[in-house]
Amino acid sequence: MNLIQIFKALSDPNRLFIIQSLIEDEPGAERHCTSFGLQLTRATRSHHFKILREAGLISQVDRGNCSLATLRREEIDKEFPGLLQLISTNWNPL
Amino acid sequence: MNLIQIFKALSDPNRLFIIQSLIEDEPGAERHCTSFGLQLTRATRSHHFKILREAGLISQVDRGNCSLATLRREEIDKEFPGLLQLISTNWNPL
DNA sequence: TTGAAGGTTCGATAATTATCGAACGTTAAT
DNA sequence: ATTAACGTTCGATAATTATCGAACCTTCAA
Repeated sequence: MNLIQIFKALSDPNRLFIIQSLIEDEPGAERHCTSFGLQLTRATRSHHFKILREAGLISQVDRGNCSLATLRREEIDKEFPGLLQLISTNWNPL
Repeated sequence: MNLIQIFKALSDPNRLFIIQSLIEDEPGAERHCTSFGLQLTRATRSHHFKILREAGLISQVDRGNCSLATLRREEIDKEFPGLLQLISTNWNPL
């Protein structure tokens, strides 16, 4: 996890929206990747989740049928305290 | 000032380095734009400072001869508390 | 077992961004 | 006044990134 990669990941409105949504859920919550209501094709959505994964912000479990995303809250808080608080806002980036 | 624009501004190693350097200075300090030791042409350097300016992270005064940059500490802390603390690290992004 | 729905990868394309050199203006020192 | 140093803008180019459709795989339900 490095800050440049994280800032890059969060500098896209769709991805910031995903993370903000996950922050609002209860800790450890698993979300279907389709549940965010993004106006994107499956290919593009998959691309964005991959970037969030590679930045270390989320983890994902594959069920073939669907994919479940979880915010890596503890790891993020440990490595970059204040980050999640910073981006947990009511403002919608989309 | 919006978070997307700020994350975009900070997701470049040169620009993150500039902000980190300014954070380490005493509050209100003015820095010559050449004083950061960036390995870039003047045109490119000017480009990066413009992006930091437009994101609201720095202010600049033009002296024709040279340009002085200042971190907009109070405004940033007011709008996005925790941001500067988050990126004030010893790690060098370059 | 067949089909529907979702996720991923691949290849292509469009849009954005980083970088540079050249030209120009400003300031300061010679 | 002339020169040198710096910043900015412009135009061009290379690199990165966002987006999509198609093909393929997995799971689940009919």
